Amino acid sequence: MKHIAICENHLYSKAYTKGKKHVSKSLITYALKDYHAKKLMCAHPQHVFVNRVGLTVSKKLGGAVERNRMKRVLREALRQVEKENQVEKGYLLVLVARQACANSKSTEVARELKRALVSLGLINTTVAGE
RNA sequence: GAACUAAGUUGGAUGGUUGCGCACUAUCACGCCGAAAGGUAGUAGUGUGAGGAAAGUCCGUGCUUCACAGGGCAGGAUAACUGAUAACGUCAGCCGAGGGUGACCUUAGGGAAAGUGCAACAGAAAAUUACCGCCUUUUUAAGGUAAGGAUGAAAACGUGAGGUAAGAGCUCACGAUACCCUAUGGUAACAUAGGGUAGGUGUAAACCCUAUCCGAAGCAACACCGCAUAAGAGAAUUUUUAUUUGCCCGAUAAAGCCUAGCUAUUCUCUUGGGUGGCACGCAAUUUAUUGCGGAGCCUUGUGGUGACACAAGGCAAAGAUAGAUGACCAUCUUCAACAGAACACGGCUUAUAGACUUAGUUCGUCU
RNA sequence: GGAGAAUUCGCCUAGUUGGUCGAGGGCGCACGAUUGGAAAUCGUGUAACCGGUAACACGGUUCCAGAGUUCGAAUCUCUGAUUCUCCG
Repeated sequence: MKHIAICENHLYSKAYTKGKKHVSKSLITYALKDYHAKKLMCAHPQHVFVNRVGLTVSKKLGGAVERNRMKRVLREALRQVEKENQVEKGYLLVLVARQACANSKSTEVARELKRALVSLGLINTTVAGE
């Protein structure tokens, strides 16, 4: 599953101010309903709802190598979560990495991300009964 | 055996599951474009996929645009000598100076006698030096004098003897320094020896002088396509629709505010998108080969003390665009250091765990 | 990716033809005066670290960090670090 990246800065600021927020040890998750989802669905070849994802790793957390690693870990975690559970589509997701993310494994990050998405209501817990 | 010096190499490996970028091939039922052929998204397969510093952007080039007859001024850079190189502020060799017992290391290393400036405090005086002292005379003064004194980072070559009114490179001997001449060695800087001259402090990473070099900006350059009644964002207002969360009022309900979308209008702000450049290039045909070109890389040989040059053979596949190499598991000796390409190359500088190789020095012990 | 600028006491800053400079001013803070008490006003002091002292005194280092030039560096030169600004 490929994700469409969020490129515009105003979408990030919108997600920060108006979206729902969940803070955990290694990452912060923002979620906001994507009002362009219908447009994107029309543009998409399979006509499927898609979540748009933005990864934010600030320069304070390390050099280019560490930041790239964090982005990969976050992407891998999201992939695992989407594979195992039924995640609702049509949202703007912004994942902000924190300091603890640098040394943690992707499985732990995936567990945290799942908990965050459950608390934000993006995963239907009754369906994904694990 | 210990302690070092110099140069170089390497920069975790193997297997499994899963996942990403690019290139090529195949496929394309369903989706999109097209009248169709077909193309594309997708799917499958194969190949390939980050460093020694990719970093800092400190130098030098290619490349691109602008400017340009030629020259000068201004501004900037460099600075022993000889060479290497496309070029360099880089590199090699060598000389001088400094450091180390030594292998060896460090060195912005032209000119202060072209001129100007500065040298605080202290000191008589910081550059045509006379305060104390010493000596002479016509003794409330003038002259001579750099031996001795005190200051300072720095005070007018050092020691001894002669000399003198007192002194002084004033003279002599020895020694140190700078410059010039001659001889020998070296391409040269320079070294050694002999002779002569001189005593004019430091600072040029102060201005400056001399010699040499430099047009400016940079891939966010630039070219093409497309597009200006355009695209995007924010705010306000109006109409309508949807339903949940929150808030306020309230005894409850109704109604309202707020939030979001769509439509329209007004105001403000921004300039966007795609392709190439760009990953060895060009041409030819046999479509995977050949030829040519590019400061490309590796190996061997020759020349050179060396940087490097020449010849022959072989090898060439990162090319993203919110930015691709990851995650998890197992084993090995340690979950390995510094760290991520963004047009390319030659250097320099800075960061760096561990392992290995070669050459050499000093000290200790044994033979 | 590229081009530039800055860094001085807790905060904001002055200081560069190199010289008596650990360095001036304002805000803040502490103490005192004034007041019944406060505010305002006036006066005095006030950087950090290390050593040292019973406590002071006193000594050393530090102007982002490290080297160099110089008799002498906040200032000049080089190399790094951090922060900020700009780009068709």
